[in-house]
Amino acid sequence: MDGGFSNANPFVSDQEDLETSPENSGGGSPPSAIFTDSKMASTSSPKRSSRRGVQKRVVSVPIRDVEGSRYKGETSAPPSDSWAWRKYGQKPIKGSPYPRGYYRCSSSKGCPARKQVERSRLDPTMFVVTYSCEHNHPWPTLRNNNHHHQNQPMTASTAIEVATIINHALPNSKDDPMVLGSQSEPNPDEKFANLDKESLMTEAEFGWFSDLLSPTSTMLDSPILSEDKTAYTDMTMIFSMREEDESLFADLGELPECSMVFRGVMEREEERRRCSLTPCCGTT
DNA sequence: CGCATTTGACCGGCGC
DNA sequence: GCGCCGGTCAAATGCG
Repeated sequence: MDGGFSNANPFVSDQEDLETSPENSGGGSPPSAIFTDSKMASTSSPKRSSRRGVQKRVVSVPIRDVEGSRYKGETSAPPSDSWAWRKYGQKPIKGSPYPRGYYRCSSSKGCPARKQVERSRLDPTMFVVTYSCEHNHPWPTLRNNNHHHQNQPMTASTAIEVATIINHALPNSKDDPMVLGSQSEPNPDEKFANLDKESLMTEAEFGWFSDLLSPTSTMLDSPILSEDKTAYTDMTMIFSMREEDESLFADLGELPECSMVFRGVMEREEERRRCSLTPCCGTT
């Protein structure tokens, strides 16, 4: 319940900047996934200013998600995802009772992908994960070179993050208050216009994610999934890769809904599968 | 023994 | 100009 996934529609939020607007990170707002570009990079950190072109994607992950992991009880447990991350720092954040953990992609040398993990200040049941990478960085694709990413099967955390993303991608109604990625358009109408155009999920935004679901992706190369490609259409099958995941997803009520989106993603992927997909921004 | 994590120090931008 | 703060570095430590 605390995880929020059992809620009818927990993925409604207009939060844009968790760092500067902690009030948005959970208190009164349900768990959510937020996708931003360099916007956050201009809020309060020095390094950010020098890192223009850094695209950021913010994802809220129910903390319950990681309670079963070895990080349980840690102050800054990294919600696992499909990629390998190495922690390189941790800092207490002013105004937050929880430290922020800094992680970088641990496999490819020189891979600029990073993520920050911290607990939501107002909703300790949530992790706020900020993925970031720089534009124009020649990342290997998942299929070809991202061996390190392939090494890691989708975990429950991944699944939940994915589910979060999907749920954010779901709203077909413009009345839906959900905000998917500020990108660079301050105008909500423009956002939604863009969402309509791209069916809410674009390669640029979710390529890294949708590739996970691609017929040629790592995930589906697994014996489990390769046995039955129809598995794409059912997240429950996809996420049944692990027992631990099963128990976690037992609480996820909107999987059928998600699966519909997955199908759409798959269709688009089959049509346009070409971009280099990265754990962070998946740009170009 | 190798690798990941921890943790304190350092850096650099921003606000006052 | 100074202090604050977020982000990163790197040595030390722990674990498998």
